[in-house]
Amino acid sequence: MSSSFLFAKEARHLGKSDRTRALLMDAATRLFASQGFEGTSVSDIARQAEVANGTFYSHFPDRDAIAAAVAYGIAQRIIRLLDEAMVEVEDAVDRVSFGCRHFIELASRNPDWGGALFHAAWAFPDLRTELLDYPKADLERGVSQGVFGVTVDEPLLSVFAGMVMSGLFTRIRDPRARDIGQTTAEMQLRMLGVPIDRAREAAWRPLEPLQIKIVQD
Amino acid sequence: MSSSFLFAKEARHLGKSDRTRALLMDAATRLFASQGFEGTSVSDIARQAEVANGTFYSHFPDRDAIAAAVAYGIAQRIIRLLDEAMVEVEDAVDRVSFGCRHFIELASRNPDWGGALFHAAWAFPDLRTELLDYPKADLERGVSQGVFGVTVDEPLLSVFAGMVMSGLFTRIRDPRARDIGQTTAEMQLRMLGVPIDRAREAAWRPLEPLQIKIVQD
DNA sequence: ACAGTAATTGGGATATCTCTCATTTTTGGG
DNA sequence: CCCAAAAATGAGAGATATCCCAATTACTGT
Repeated sequence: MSSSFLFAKEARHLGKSDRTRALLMDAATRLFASQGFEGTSVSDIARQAEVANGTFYSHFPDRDAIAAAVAYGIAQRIIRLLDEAMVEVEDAVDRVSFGCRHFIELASRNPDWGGALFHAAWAFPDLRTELLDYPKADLERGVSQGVFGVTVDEPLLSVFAGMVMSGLFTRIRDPRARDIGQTTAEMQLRMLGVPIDRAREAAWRPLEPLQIKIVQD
Repeated sequence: MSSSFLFAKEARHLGKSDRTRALLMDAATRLFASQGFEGTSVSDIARQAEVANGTFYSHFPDRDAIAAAVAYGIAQRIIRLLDEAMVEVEDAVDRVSFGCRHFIELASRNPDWGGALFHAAWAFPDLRTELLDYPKADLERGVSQGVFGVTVDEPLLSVFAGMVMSGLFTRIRDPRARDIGQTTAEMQLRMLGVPIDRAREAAWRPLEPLQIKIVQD
């Protein structure tokens, strides 16, 4: 089930200050997703978080600071979730397929995160570099397993990551596009040199749903 | 050479009203590219266009209206340019390679357009549909020429167009990524089922530069 | 060149935003 | 349970935004 208070959930057992900070970040996440960074005011965030206007400023110096905190917080959590979900997957073809599909699925269960991530990727180039690092290991694994016929360099990573982000975009904007993750993964595998039939099989094999387990209940 | 007044150039020989309107659209384009739609105020646009604040409102009812006009104007012009540049290209493999690379190249010569287009693709889903239609014919041509081993449907088109948009993004944000168009085209061809060597050859073959000929001087 | 129309100007009423700070409320360790 | 420290509040100064409109300026066809 989707929750709009994921930061707050994580901060449940921390001090008051951290809890309010998390509330502000959740509010900012929702607003960034729907209105973009530039279109969201500090007043909006405070109102959405149901705290007084001045409270914002005892947690963040300005709007850019909370934007960065939100963006990096989301990226970090998504990467951790994916890492945990795939710890037992050895095959590079499966890792690419599962990673792509889980990433997009996560976003669709949580459009706020997805939308905020998407805006953030534009506003914070560093964030993109950070996200880019994640698939690198999987691609290199595939090359050394002899199943990916590419050289893993920066342009390739950029194209690869761009496909995932584009899938995320499509999934958020178009509710009918429920299968975009599969198509994206299939096309990624094909472009990496995986035989057509194997690419299709890996991309469309049913996926056990990813538990969103930010914190144990 | 990059010009920041492409709408104005086109409107040079039209009436005063159209010329001012074009001036406003050029100003809006520059601002949307750098600050996003939501981050650009009507006052910003009027200031940038060097017209009085009130002038804006005799041309557009509000900010959304000029945003839409700019986005659709850019999309239409880029598509027309590409169409004209490729009228003699018959081979589907070449059309995909040239289309992708020219599109990205156009944007890099004109970061304002590229940036505004990118923001617009987020804000106006209809625009995306419109842009999506463009490559459809080329993909279908490749299928009937027997060189693309895919079924051309909406998810495929979405992935395909997403790769181009992602390349555009990379090219705008990272000046070092001068070759991203080639890599993107090569990966597109590989995923479509074009043999590796042919994909590489078509994607990296030198391209005669596209003349930006909005209006004859 | 001129009249009539079209376009532009800029001041201003109103609204909203950012950021500060003196005051009040809440928190949590002893 | 108490109280010092921490956190939250909300009013308000100053900046900036939107949108309107009466007055002014610039086009254009004859």
